Amino acid sequence: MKIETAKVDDPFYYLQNLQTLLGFVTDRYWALFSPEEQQQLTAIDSLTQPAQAVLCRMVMRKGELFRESKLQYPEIADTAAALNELGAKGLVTTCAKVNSEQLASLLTKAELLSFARHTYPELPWPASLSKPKLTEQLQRQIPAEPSFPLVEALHVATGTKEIGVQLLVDALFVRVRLLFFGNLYQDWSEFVTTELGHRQYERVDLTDTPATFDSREVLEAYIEMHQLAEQLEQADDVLTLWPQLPWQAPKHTWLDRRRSKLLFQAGRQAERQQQYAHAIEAYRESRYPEAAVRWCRVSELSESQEQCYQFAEEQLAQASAAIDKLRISRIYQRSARKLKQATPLLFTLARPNTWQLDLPQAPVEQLERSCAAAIGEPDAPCVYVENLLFNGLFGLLFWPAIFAPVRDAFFHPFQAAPADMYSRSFSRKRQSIIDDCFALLEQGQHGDAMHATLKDKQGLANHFIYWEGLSPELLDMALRCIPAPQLELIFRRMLQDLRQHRSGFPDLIQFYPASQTYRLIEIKGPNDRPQDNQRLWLDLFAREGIDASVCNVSWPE
DNA sequence: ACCATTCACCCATCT
DNA sequence: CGGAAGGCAG
DNA sequence: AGATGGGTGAATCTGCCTTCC
Ligand SMILES: [Mn+2]
Repeated sequence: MKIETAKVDDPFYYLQNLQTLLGFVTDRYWALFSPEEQQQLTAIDSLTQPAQAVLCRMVMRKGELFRESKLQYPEIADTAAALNELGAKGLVTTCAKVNSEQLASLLTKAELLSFARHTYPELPWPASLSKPKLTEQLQRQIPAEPSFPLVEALHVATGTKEIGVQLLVDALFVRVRLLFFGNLYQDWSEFVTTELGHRQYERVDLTDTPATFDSREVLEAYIEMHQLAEQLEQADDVLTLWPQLPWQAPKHTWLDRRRSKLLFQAGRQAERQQQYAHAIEAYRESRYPEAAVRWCRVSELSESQEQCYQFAEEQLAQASAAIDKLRISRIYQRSARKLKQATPLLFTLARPNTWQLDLPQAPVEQLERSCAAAIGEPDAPCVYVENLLFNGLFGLLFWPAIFAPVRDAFFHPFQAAPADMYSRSFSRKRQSIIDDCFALLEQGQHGDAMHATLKDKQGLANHFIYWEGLSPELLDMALRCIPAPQLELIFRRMLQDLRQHRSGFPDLIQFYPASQTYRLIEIKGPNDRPQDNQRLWLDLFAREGIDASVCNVSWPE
């Protein structure tokens, strides 16, 4: 299976991309569409080119309401005719009703003012009102639910015969997008940005029919949860959304992960509004790892210290991620102290070496860069790398594993990582390839492999590689100074939990090429302190005898 | 990497 | 008027 | 003074045009 992006010198390049996409999705997932959606898809297929192009333009743009004057394109001769055709096929309508907010986004401030003065002449409408204020005033006149005829409003506001339309296939295309990308954060612009080379992706043999979407219910449930998450952001009272949350667990693991995250977010929101009982309800249902931490915290805030103490102890035993254990243990220790219990030190981190750096003057650029410049010496260069270095080294060495054509891992051409990159089974499903990569490391052949990958794969999107920061010189220096056994240690810890362990690396690395050694430095400004994920890496470095320290920086006023 | 994510920065509270 | 912000396009 | 928890804000292709304050 191959998916090609259209050349941008074709004036209808976007149409071609849409057709590619629709063909792909309808071929594979026709049965997942409702009868109405199937009818819409058939109607789209039967459109003339200009009508299809106008539809496509609207689909790619924000919202579902458009003014005719804003749908003029050089390659489309007669927009009005195209809109008529789309109306006749039931893909757009001119009968849309709008509320004041929708109207405001469609009209300029002057037009909105004119609309207000014509429609409510008895009220004062000073021109000095800002657009948001104006919209707010209008809101008091027009009910919140869309009720004002769009075409009429445009007529009143502009004094012209310009029409406005509502796109009726937005929901359909959300489903198309989800089926194609497997997520809702990517969109059609992927086609043109990769065609232009702004982004490039590795070519992998794609899984033809991924098992993720096996029924319409999965699709619907996902979209439902996505919309709930959006509403949750806005909601100033979470309790109104509470009954709509997905309280029963689906069998589908992909859906359950989405559900767990949603419930976690709902719990956070409830916490912020001091709805602790509700927060606990959400955390109890969520399998999102951090939910256990928040559950303990809410217990501390809203329940008795005894309850909190016992509960934290239980959760501590169950937590698997180091960062969650660390956070729960803090709560546990606190409640133990308050109960005057003996406080068993379950989780102690090695204390990192700390030193002081006095800059001659306040940093002009970013603090980390100033420090790198101050610390570095001609024979001991110091580079600001943060996560980029070790993630980059990881991405280079394990490239064959990351982009292995494992079943269901790749299903469209715009992926910077396999779909299961951060799942528990990532390593297991690629065990032999990963072993091979470690073997290279043990045999000292990793350097050549990584340099080759750096050259061959330059610029191809990879979640672990930030190409702009990973120069051949940096790679060379890193390979020269960091012994393979230490790289292995670091990579093995990363592989334990790629999601958590890909961040928290120290800011700076200083190389000593003459002695083939190096040291890592975490820079901290006057009001900063190491974060939990940073402390966990520092702890590993300390235990393994890797030179890593925290540098507290100060400067004269 | 499921409008996040990761970091620094700022402020508050508890001891 | 200068200039920030957001939408849109390729 | 130090250890905590909590919240914020920046940056994500690049470049143009419109809108708004
Ligand atoms: Mn730092």
